[in-house]
Amino acid sequence: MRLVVATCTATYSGRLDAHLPLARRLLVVKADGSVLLHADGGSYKPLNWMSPPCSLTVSAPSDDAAAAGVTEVWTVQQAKSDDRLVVELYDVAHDSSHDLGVDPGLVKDGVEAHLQVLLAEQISLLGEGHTLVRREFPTAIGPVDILARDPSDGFRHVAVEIKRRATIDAVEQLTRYLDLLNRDPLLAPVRGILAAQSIAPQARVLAADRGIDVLVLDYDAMRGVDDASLRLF
Amino acid sequence: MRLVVATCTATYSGRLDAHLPLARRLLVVKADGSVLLHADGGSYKPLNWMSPPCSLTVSAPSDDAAAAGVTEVWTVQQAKSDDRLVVELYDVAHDSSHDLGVDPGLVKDGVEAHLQVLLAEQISLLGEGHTLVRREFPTAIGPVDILARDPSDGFRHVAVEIKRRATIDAVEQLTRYLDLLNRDPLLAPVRGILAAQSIAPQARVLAADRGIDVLVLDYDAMRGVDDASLRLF
DNA sequence: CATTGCATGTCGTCG
DNA sequence: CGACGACGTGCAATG
Repeated sequence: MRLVVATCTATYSGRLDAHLPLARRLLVVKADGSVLLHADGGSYKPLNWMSPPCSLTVSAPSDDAAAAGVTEVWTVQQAKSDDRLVVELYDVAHDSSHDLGVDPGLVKDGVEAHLQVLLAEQISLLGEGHTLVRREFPTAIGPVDILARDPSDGFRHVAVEIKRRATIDAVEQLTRYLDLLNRDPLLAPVRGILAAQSIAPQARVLAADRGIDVLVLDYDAMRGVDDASLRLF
Repeated sequence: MRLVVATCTATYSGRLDAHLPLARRLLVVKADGSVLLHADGGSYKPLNWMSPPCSLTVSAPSDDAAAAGVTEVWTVQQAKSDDRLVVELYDVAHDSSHDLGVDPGLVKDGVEAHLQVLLAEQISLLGEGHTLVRREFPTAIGPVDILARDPSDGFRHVAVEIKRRATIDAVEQLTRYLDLLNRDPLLAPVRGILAAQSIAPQARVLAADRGIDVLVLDYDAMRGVDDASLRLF
């Protein structure tokens, strides 16, 4: 990994065209040739970058550019497309290289998957007496997060779509599942529940319009129940 | 901006829990206190990070940790939530600080907006004789990208949704617009066209199912026509 | 290999 | 400030 702090301009052309005016920035060149240009603020997203696989070529500036103070030109070319990033370096404040080795990678516990497990365990959150049919119930267009039955409604099937944050898209997705499930005479009629930590107002309206119930999930409370090994029930 | 190359472990807890095992990595501390942990490969996304606003506290390790070789503990706390990133530093290979100043920002030319302008100019791509009503035709749920009329079909209105890449979501979005537009007796019946540089197979199927036409746009060709100042027409 | 759905998404824009 | 859609989205799981 090479770290360079330099005053530079950058031009990206590919799926869009973008230009960075002259300023001092951090340039990171990774072992796979990918390049990041970072400002001293903002989020983790670089101002400009090139993803691997790509190749970095360093060349001398044109006479005009050299006269303007450019000392080096980096051309970063994407291997599989014609995306290209050109960086003009002016003064270089720092330049160092480091051997990092291969990273062993990240261990993650996702939220939506966890919500699904917790809701399956605490299925009565859907309403008293509800029973789980299964998680990831398969359909032709993909698995439904949870399929359950409601004893208070003639053991009618209930399809649950789980999101961390439910938007209009989640309602559309659940609608497609319900359309499909309700074509199956062994399952129909299937009711829909949209379960999420938060639900966008427009999603709420659209769900209501389509007769889909909505359930707000309290992740912390559900985790707490889980931690207590279901002692409370 | 502070750059540190060090062997470290990291633990993030917040919306999910994630852990990085011991390895040498790049740590970037930006002026606003945000922190990035990068490996020497992969994409521009860090292995772990904390977004601003957040605060970085450096502390001495516990006795146990010190015995295991930890020299420093960084605790990065999100200001507005309880997201937290804890980094344990072992040996430090590099540590430098740099003054970058404020970045003047990025200049972008978007593609979808450009496609909309180009298609409005080259409206006959929809079919010979089509006329533009307007771009960004307003509706209650947001503007339709393009509204046009088809002279070969009794001057029937045509609503166009433009995407760089059309997915099922684009079909849903256009469907909602069409539902709404067709409630207006001054506009109905309105036909739908999904126009995009590429169209996902499932989007194509769903569009066909709903009687929505599909149009593949050749961005380069459209730009070429534009560059030629419409000489070809 | 293409497609799909999720993301600690991030980022702009608009109400 | 929150909601909403676009993104050079990236990314992994899956058929």
